[in-house]
Amino acid sequence: MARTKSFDPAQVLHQAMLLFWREGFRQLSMENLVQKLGVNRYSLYQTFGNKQDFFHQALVLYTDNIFNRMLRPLQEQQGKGAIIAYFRLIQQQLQHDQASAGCMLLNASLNAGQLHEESLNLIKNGLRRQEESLKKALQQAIDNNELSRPRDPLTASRFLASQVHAMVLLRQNAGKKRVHDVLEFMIAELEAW
Amino acid sequence: MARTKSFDPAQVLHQAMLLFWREGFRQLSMENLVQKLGVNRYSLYQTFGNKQDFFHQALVLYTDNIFNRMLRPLQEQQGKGAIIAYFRLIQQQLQHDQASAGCMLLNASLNAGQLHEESLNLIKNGLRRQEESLKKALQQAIDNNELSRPRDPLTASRFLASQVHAMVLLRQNAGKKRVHDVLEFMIAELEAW
DNA sequence: CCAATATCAGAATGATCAGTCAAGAAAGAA
DNA sequence: TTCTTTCTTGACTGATCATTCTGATATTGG
Repeated sequence: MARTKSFDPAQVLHQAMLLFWREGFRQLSMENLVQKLGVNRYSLYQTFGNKQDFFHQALVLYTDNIFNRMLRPLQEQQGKGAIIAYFRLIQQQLQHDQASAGCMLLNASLNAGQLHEESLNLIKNGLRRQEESLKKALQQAIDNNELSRPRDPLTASRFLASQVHAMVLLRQNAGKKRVHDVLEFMIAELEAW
Repeated sequence: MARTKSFDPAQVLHQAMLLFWREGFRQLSMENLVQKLGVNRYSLYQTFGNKQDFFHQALVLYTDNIFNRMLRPLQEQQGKGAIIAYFRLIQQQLQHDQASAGCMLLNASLNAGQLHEESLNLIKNGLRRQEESLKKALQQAIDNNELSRPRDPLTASRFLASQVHAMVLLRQNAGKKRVHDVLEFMIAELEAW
C-alpha cells in the first residue's frame, strides 16, 4: 500500500542522540543532522517532528539507556558500599572517549533556555532521581553505623551529587588522567567518611 | 577637531560584561546588545571591534574586577584558614542575585568552541591561578601540620577547585538556600580535614 | 500491473545572525 | 565662517538557521 522507510528510525534516533549529546541542542543544526545522519530533511521532520521534539526523544533515549543505568549500583547495593560502587562506575565510564561529552542531562540543564517544558521536566526528574538514590544509600549507611561522624543525609546527598556533576563537567575540559586522579581522591575521602 | 562620543566606552563595556556574563557569547546577539546598551551597532563595532573582541574585553574586565578579587583570601591568608576564608567569600558572593549567572570564566570554558585563542588562554590562566592559589594554601596547611591526615596538595587543590566549580554551577539551577546549605556542609567537611 | 499512498530530494521561505556602507551630524581648528 | 575629522544612523549584505512546499519516485495491496 505504501512505500517503506529507507532508514531505521530507532537507529537514526540513536545516532542523533550521540550527536545532540556531544554538540548540544543549539549548536547542532538541522542542516548538520541531515548531513551526518544521511537522512533527508523532510523525512526527519515527518518522523521526529520539529527540532525540539527530536531533541526531546534523544534525551529520553539517553535517560533510559545511559543515565538510569548508571544509577543501578545505588539501587542494587546498600549503604556506603553502594555510593562507592556508584563513584567507581562513574570513574570507569569517564575513562571512555565518549565521556568527553559529559552528561547530556547536565549539559542540557545548563543550557535550559531553549528547551520546552517537557524536556525540562525530564531533566529535573533525572537529577532528582540521582539525588534521591544517593540519599537512600546515605540513610542506610547512617542506619548501619558506617559513618565516622553524623551527617545530614539530604544535604550530604546534594553534596555528593554536586561532586559527581563537577567530575563530569571537569571531564569536558580536562584530560582523562586528571579526572581519574581527582575522582580517586574523592573516593578516598568518601572511604574516610 | 572631531566629534566626541555620545557614550562612555568604559561604562558600556561594564554593562556588556554583565550581559555576556549572564547570557553567554553565543546566546547574546549583537542585535540584543545594540538594544540593551542603547548604543548604535556600528559605533559598537568601531569602539570594540567584532563580537569576539568585544566578548574578550568583557572577559578581561570580569577577570580583573571579579574573578581575581575573589582569590584574595588565598593570597592574603595562610594555610587552612585561607581556604576556609575563600569558601566563605564564595558563600557570601553566591547569595547575591547577580550570582545566578555563575562564573563567567567557567561558563565560557564550557562553551569554548566559539571563542578565539586569546580568550581561551585568559580562561585557562584564570582557572590555573585559582588552582595554584589553593595548592599554595594547602602546602602551607600541610607544613603547619593543620591536616588530620596526609593529602597530596596537587590533587587536593584540583579537588577543591572542582568543588568551587560545582557550587557555582549549582547556583545557576538551584535556589540560594540549597547552595548555601551544601556549601556550608562543604566547609564543615573542610574544617575536619 | 495499477492505483493509492508514503517517502524522498532539492529548492524555497522567512527569520535571525554578524558585520558593513554611505550619508549626514557634531565639534573643534583655522 | 568654513573645513576637517570623527561619530552616528538606519538601511543593507550575505550567511545560516528552522521549517515547509512541490514535484517527483518508490512500494505494495488489490
